[in-house]
Amino acid sequence: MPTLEDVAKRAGVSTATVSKVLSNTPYFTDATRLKVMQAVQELGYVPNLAARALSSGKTHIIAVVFPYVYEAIFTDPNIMNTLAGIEAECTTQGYNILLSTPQLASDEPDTHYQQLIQSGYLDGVIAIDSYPTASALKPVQEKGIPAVVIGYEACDYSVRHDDQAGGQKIMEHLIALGHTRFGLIEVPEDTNYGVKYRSIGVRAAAEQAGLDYDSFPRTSGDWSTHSGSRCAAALLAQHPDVTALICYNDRMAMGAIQQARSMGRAVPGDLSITGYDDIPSAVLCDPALTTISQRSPEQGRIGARLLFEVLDGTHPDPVVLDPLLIVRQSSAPRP
Amino acid sequence: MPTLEDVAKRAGVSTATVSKVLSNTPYFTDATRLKVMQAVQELGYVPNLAARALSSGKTHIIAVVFPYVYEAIFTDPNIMNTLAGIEAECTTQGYNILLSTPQLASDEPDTHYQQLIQSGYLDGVIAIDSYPTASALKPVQEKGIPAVVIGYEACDYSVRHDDQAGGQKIMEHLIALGHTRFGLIEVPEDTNYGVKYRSIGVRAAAEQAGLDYDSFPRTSGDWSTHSGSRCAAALLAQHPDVTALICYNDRMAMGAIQQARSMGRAVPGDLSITGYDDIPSAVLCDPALTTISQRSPEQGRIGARLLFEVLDGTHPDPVVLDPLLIVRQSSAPRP
DNA sequence: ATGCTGTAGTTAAGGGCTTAACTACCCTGC
DNA sequence: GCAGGGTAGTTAAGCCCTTAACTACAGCAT
Repeated sequence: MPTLEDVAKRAGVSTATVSKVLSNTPYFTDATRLKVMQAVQELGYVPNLAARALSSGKTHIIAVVFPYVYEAIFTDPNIMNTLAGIEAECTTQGYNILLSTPQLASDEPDTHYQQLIQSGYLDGVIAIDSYPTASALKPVQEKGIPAVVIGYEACDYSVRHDDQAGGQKIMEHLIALGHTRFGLIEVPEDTNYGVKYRSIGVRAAAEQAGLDYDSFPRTSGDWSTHSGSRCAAALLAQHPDVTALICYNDRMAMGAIQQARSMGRAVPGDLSITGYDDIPSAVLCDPALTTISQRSPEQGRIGARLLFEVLDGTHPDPVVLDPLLIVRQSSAPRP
Repeated sequence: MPTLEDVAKRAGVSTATVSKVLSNTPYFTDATRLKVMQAVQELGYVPNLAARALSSGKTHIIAVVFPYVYEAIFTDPNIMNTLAGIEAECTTQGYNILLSTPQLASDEPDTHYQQLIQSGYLDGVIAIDSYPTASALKPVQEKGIPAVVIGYEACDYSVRHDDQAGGQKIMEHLIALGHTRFGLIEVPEDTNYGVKYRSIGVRAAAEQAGLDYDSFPRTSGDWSTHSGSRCAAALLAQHPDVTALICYNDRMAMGAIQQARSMGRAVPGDLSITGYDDIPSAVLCDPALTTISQRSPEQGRIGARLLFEVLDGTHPDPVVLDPLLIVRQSSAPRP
């Protein structure tokens, strides 16, 4: 592999000149630039990133971290779409992405992760914390590495979507369809920051319409499709008068739909059911789900952009994205 | 950040001693080792990876690359599960994963990707080529970086699942259920290496049962759910006697199910429909899909293991995984 | 006594790049 | 005629680590 020195020799200049020309430092004649560039071309020179990193302290690598909180985290559409957005932005900016999913569940800290953070290898970190857990962020902040959070964890720089607005939108949609008797399929509030705000949004919309949120029947699932079925079964058995079921994620909504149908309720004819997240299968299932999109790819893109701004020494304000209400076939006017 | 030298001073030894103790070189007294380790502890020393990389030529970073062939690549369950497997293995081995999805579709080579490969930053590369395209592997091989392919692309070291066996298993399953009149929902053969072998497997099983594979009615979709519906519509209209529909991926199968039902065919009562891939929604949809699992997480794990073996200087044989037939509710005995 | 081998540790030479500090020169204005 | 300032490029130190080559010495056989 050719080095700076090889290029310098070939171009008949010093290594410093080559280095500076390549980094677009001013004060060089076009002739010199040309000589250097030609030598670079001819030798197929590519800078050695390790040397550059050692010398400059900049690696052009950022880490995307999300705690490994459950088996299927790599197929979580929100996380993966966020990752896609980050990737897209980093590619255009010439940054590389290092992936790390620290195991924070166990008591002992993930030493491999700690070492990575401490190693001086990372220019910055983007932490995705859709699912709360022991903080992947703490070591990063201790080390003083520029960091951006996508989600709710406390950090100077962050992006997230507005769960409260999301809850409000879905509720307003159902209210506009004439529904007044609601059931809620929730999850325990402390498992996810976002859910808390979703319910606040739902409550706000309910109260604005003069409905008593606290009197709505509700059960808690565990995000899974299966739990959605179970919750729907219990809820519909006890409260057959409910005409709209608000589920706090799509998978539970899909389970609820199956269950409702098997109990003889037409969806959306007798019963409207809504989800949250707009996962890929939301459009595939039957009936296609009315749901809320968190706009994950944009969250990723913006997160990366924020990080680059921080790396440039600016102090960008937190960004809160307005969620998208996606109306499909699972919601309809009150029977 | 403390450096080797700080540790050396504190421990009262040379930097070489510290370095060697940390890399478990023989010939040191326990006393010396202890002194060094204590100093490391006290200072919270973590080696600088850039310096180590420059000096040793080893970065402990491997790149996982998959060409960015379509928008939703980051939500492709096969790819993401493979990634999860790679991640798991790398973590246990102390390697870091750098993600790169070169844009190979356009004519001009992805210079950012080229630079990354050439930069000397990578100890190895794992290329996922579930979807064929201009090769992400070529620059890697030119550079002489150890590489493992997950898929069909030509490479000294590779893992994949056995598409032919997969095709055969699904066909044998349907034949065992008594079906004799089959329809095929394929994709154009040249879009994917695996599909070719799947059809070879299906043919083999058919011929073994004395069926004329070439006479089966067939149409080609484009992997999408929508195309599955379209294909099913055309095929069932022209060949109402078909009792089993073999689809070459799950999404088309799900589309086919919807379409068949809307045409008044009960699935699986009148018509069995099978998929391929076992995507997450395969278990959620109604009826749950009978399909084939490519065992993506294992492919990832094994791919990473192979790479580590190559890095250790051995020459592991290619691995071909036997696919898993997953029987669910979308297939049933011939009516 | 001599040379060997094995043990325990040090010295110092890189690895390839960036960049502060420096030289050398030319142009301007008074 | 000369200080001052901009232009164009070089020198060399430094980033932190690994490792080949070396020293030093103890134990042992010849």
